[in-house]
Amino acid sequence: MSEIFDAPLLNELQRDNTDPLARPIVVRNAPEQIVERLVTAVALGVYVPGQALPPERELASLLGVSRATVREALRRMTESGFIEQRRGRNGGSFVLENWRPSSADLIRRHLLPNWDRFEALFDARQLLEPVIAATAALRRNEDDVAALSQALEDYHAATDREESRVADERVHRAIAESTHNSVLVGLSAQIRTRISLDLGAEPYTPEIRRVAAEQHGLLADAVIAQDPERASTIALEHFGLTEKLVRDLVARVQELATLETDE
Amino acid sequence: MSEIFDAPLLNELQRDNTDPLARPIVVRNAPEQIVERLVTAVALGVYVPGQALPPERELASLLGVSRATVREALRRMTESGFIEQRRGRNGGSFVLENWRPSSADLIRRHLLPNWDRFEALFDARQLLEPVIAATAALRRNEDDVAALSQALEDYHAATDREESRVADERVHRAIAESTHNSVLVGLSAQIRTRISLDLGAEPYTPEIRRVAAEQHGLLADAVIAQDPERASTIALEHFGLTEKLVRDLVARVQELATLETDE
DNA sequence: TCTTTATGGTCTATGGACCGAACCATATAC
DNA sequence: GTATATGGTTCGGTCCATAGACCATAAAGA
Repeated sequence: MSEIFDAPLLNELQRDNTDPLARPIVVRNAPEQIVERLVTAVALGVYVPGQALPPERELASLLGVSRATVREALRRMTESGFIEQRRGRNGGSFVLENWRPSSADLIRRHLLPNWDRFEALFDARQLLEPVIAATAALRRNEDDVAALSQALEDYHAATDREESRVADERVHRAIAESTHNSVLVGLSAQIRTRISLDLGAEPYTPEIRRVAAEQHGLLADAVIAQDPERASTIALEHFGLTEKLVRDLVARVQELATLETDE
Repeated sequence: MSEIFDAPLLNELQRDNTDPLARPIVVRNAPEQIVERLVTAVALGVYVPGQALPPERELASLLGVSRATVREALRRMTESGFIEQRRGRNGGSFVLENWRPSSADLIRRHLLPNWDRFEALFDARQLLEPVIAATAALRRNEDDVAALSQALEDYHAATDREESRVADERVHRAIAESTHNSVLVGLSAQIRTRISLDLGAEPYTPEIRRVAAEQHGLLADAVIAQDPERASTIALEHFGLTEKLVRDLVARVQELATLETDE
């Protein structure tokens, strides 16, 4: 499973800058890229567990690639336990319910080995997202307000965690899009995708969800009210909360690992 | 020549977010990536005009790729008039002096067709670089101060435009590195590379260079003095100046184009 | 119940990218 | 004048992706 998370989404953003020539060239296969794109789509809530991806032939045409290549990508995803393929009419590639590894597992196998990369990513997010929020507040128009209100409403209407995650994504995306700057929208989406993929199993206690929901409301309000300072402050707080959660979780898992090693 | 500038450096940052699946998969060949990396290295001042790139066999081993592949990349760069290959002992692939198209030419053939992408890029830079500068001011340590002072000194000692450009790059890189965040360093470098590649022929009048030099000094001082507000303000001004220059230049070129069409 | 249809599953032939390695050509250093 | 460091060329092999045809299966619909 874990190899599916190794997609180099942000590699271009955090590559080593010592000698730009000394790194090997890696040709990203078509199947590899397709896996990455599909996993990203699921992480962003385009497809939710239980739902089928488009049929192979359609994917092939959408992606401008042969069906054999699509099949290779889907084969890897099946092997990783990410999807399940069913034959016959009404068959398809279905996103599995439990494709996320458990928090502890994921953190131990993926987060800890790359901890400084994630630290940099969180840090950057806390610096960049307030700017994006402030800019959104300055530039939002009536359409943005409508999109944002709708996303917020969906977020509050969400019942289970999957819905909540999808709606969360939509709120943040609506805010980023209010900046009307494609670079910022892409940057924010990339950071979010990365964190969402790696922390799909974020520790969403009811208490946390309550606080996050409140902050989303306040953040959206600030953007709608065209108050950049407030938007910026709330964004800083909001992403600080996420970071603290992850740090706590990692600390707990590390403690567990220590105990296990001692045995 | 122009196709060499079409390297999708920031594609991942500013792709269309409408339907993530509807875009075709493009397999980035090895030669393509090698060209991109070599052009970037030149844009960042790792190699200056007149200097030779490493020999083919060495490049192949550095990049973990066969010599044939390296040769294909170099062939394209030769064809584009970017380098010149000379045989025999002391031969090699030499970066040409005049590999940059003239401003007007470059703008007409490359900048104008993609104008909204560049607008977004400039806009993002003006929003992000102040944050980077402020963060650098907060986090810089003694080593950073040393690196920054050295870069600044080189900048002032620069005599011709090529040296000036290389030193400029080093100053900004030193500032970004003072944030001690690899994501920010990478982000800043990517934006700078992109703009440097597209605007290699920036309108550097002596007056402009004087102002830019002054701003570099002030910016470095603010970072060294650990004054985030001042650093942020100066960065905003500095990148605003660049943007204004480019806008003026584009306006002039467009005017020229209009005149020519009228004839 | 039978036929149709929408899906995944399998096979083959073809072209292209990249590799590895050897060898050729040339210009300079010694 | 010979050795050497460089680019220039060629050949066979492997793997990847394409295109297209056909098979297998399960559900929908007549």
